[in-house]
Amino acid sequence: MERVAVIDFETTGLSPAMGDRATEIAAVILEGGRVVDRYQSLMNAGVRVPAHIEALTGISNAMLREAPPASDVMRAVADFVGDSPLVAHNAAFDARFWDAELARITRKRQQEFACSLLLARRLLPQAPSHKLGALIEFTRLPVAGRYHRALADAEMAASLLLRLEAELVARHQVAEVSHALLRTIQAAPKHQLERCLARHRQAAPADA
DNA sequence: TGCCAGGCCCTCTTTAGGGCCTT
Repeated sequence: MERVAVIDFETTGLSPAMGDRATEIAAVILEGGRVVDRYQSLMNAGVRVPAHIEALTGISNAMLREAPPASDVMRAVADFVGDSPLVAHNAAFDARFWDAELARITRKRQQEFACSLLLARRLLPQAPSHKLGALIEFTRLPVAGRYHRALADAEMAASLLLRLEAELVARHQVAEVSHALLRTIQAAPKHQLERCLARHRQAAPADA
């Protein structure tokens, strides 16, 4: 797979349209099947963290008072990932915050998101849950740190993505996994997954 | 203080409802 950036936001809530803001961002760069670079920062957007969110993430108002401005962090992380295709767990959520925070610094996303949650639903349908933590446990991947902190969650989503890539190659005989193929798979209706994968299989001797 | 959204996907569906995920 080409170079991709796996990102994760911590935020004050679920919806930027309702006034929620990002509090932490992490980006993990995958290249050649391994992590080659990382970025992580708390970010001060000048809003208060609700108590139930602080309990969930461990990110407090006191921590954010010491953090760099959200605008500085978004410029830095956008430059860090460049035009690499993006991946996130439940990407619809992270894409909304990514786009909303970029808009505040008058920048626009240039690349597409792929979603490890939708991919896991397709490729690991037998998992009891498709929450990030449940998938890490199900696949016996290492826990990278505290759940609901940006870098730990981004690292674990990156590990999961590599596992899904390996699954495509070993179990489904996909010749080459690209970000574009991941987006095709996640968007394929379940009953058409096999047909979708068949088009990307390595040429077997019987096919020659 | 507590609340809020939105897309995917299943089913006792499609003229809909509700669970799963993200914080």
